[in-house]
Amino acid sequence: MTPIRARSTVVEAIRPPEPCVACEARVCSVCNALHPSDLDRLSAVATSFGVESGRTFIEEGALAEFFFNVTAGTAKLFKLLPDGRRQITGFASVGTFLGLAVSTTYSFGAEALEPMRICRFQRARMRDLLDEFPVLERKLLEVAAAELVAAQEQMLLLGRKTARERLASFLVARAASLCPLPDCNNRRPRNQQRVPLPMTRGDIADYLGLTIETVSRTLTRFRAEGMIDIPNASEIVIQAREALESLATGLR
Amino acid sequence: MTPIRARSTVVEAIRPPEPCVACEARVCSVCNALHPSDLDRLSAVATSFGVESGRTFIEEGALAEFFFNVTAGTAKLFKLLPDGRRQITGFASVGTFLGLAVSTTYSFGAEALEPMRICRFQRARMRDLLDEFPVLERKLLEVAAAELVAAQEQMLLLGRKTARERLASFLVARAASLCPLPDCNNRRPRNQQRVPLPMTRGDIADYLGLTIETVSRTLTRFRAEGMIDIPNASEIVIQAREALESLATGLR
DNA sequence: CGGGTGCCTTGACCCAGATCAATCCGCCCG
DNA sequence: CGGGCGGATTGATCTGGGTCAAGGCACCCG
Repeated sequence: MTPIRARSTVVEAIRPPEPCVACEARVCSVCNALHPSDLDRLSAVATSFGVESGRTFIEEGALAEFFFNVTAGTAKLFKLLPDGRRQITGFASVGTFLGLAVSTTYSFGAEALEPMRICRFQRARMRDLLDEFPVLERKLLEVAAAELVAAQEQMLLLGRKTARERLASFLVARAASLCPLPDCNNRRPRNQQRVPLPMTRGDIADYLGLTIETVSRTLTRFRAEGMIDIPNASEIVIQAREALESLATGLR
Repeated sequence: MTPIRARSTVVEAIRPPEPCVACEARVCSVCNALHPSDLDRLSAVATSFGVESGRTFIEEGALAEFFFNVTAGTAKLFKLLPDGRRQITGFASVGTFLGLAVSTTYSFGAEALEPMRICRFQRARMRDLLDEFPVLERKLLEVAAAELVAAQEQMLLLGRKTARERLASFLVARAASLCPLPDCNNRRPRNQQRVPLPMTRGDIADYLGLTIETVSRTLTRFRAEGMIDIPNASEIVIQAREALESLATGLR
C-alpha cells in the first residue's frame, strides 16, 4: 500500500514481515545457513513486500541500496542495450538471492513474471549481519560460485549451441530445476513431466539469444518430432527426455 | 621437473615457493586481503609452479583438488562440447583466482597462452584458511561477485551483439584491463594505445562466439575504417577509442 | 638460406536463423 | 456473445556470419 521509495516499484510493504522462522522459502534460500535461534536477527533487518506481475523492482543502473531474497513467484533478470535489445541473464524463483553487485549500482534489471513476494535487506545492515554470522557469508560465496558455473554454462550455450540445442538445454534445465530432489513425485515418470513456463516466448528468446519466431518454430518442431507436448503456451510436457538431453549436450 | 600428479600438467614444481611476502602478484590478487604478518600462513599451504605455453593445467571434469592463483602469464578458460565446439569463458592473468567451483570437479578447462607461474592451494587447506581469516572469504565473495557481473555482460555480448560490436567490446575491455589506474602511463594518449593480444584469432573467436574468419575480417575492416592499427597479429593500436566505445555499447 | 608449419587473411558461396507479414488463439470485458 | 488485445504460430524472404577454399606471411629449424 505505502510506496517506499520515490520511484515506486513496490506494491505493498509490510513491516514487520512474517518472521523468518515461519518463512516457507527459508529451506531453499541462503537464510537456511543460520541457526534457527539466530533467525530473529535476520527478521530484524528484513522487510517483506509484494510485487505485482509485470512490475520492475530492480532498475539497471539504479543505486544498489538493497539485497533481495525471493520468497514467492518468479522474476526475469535482464540487461539492455541502448536500442532496446535485451538479454535475459536468468530467472529468479523462490530462494534466489539477488543483488550481489560489486558496484554501487545494479548491473541488471529485474521484473516480476508472476505476483511475487520478496524479502529486502539494506546493504549496509547486511554487511553487519555477515560480520556477525560468517556462516552466512560462506553460504553466499557458495551461491555466487554456483551462479558463476551456471553463467559459464550459459556462455557456452549462447556462444556455441544451435537453436535446437538451446531450446533443448532450456527445457531440460527447467525440468531439472522443478525438482532438485532425486525422487520428487513430479519426476517419477521422468518422461511425461509437466514443465511450467511462466515466461513468454519473447522472454525465452531473450534468454537464449534467439527470436520469438525461432523459439516458436523450434518448439513446434520438437512437438512434431514427438519430443514434447504443448498442452498450452505456458506449459510443455517432456515426452522424450533422453533425446532432449543428448540434444542439449550437443551430442547431435 | 618432478611431475606431481599422474596426469602431468605441471612442468616444474618448487617447494617451498617464493614466500608470499615477496610475491609481486600479491597486490592484484586476493592474497592482498591478508595482513602482511599473516602471509606466512598462506605460504605454508601454497605451492608455486611454472606452466609452459600451450599446456593445459586444468582439465574440465577432472577432480577439483586445488585452487589456483595466477602470479605470471595468461591462461584461457574454456568449456567444450563433445564435438569439439569450444567457448572460452575468460582469460586469466596476473592476480586471477581460479577454481571457485561448487562441485567436486572443475567445470572448465584452463590452458596457458604464455609461460605462466601459478600458485596452488589444496582445497581442504584453503577451507581452513578461510575459517581462520574471514577477511579472505569476504575478498573471495567480492571477486566472485565481480566475475558474475562480468559474466552477465558477456551473456549480453554473446546473445545480442553483432560481430562488430563484439570485437569493439573486446578491444575496449582489453585496453581498459591493461590499466585499471586512471592515469597509467600507457593510457596517456588514450588513443594510440597499444593493446597486446596474447591469444590467437581462434581464441578470440571462441571467446566472442564467432569464427576465425569473422574475427579477421572485422579487424581488417576496423583498420580500413581508421579505428585501429594492426602492426602485427598479436597487437593492435587503438586509433579511435570513442568510435570503438560507442560501437561496443551498441550505440551504432 | 630454403622449406615447413601454423597462423592469418581474403574471396566465393551458403545457410541457420532473423526479419517481415499475416493470421490464429485464448482470454477478458462489456 | 462479440469484439478487441496481447501473445503465439506460421509462411515467405533476406542476410550476417558461417563454411569452404586458396593463398600469404612470419618464424623456426636444419
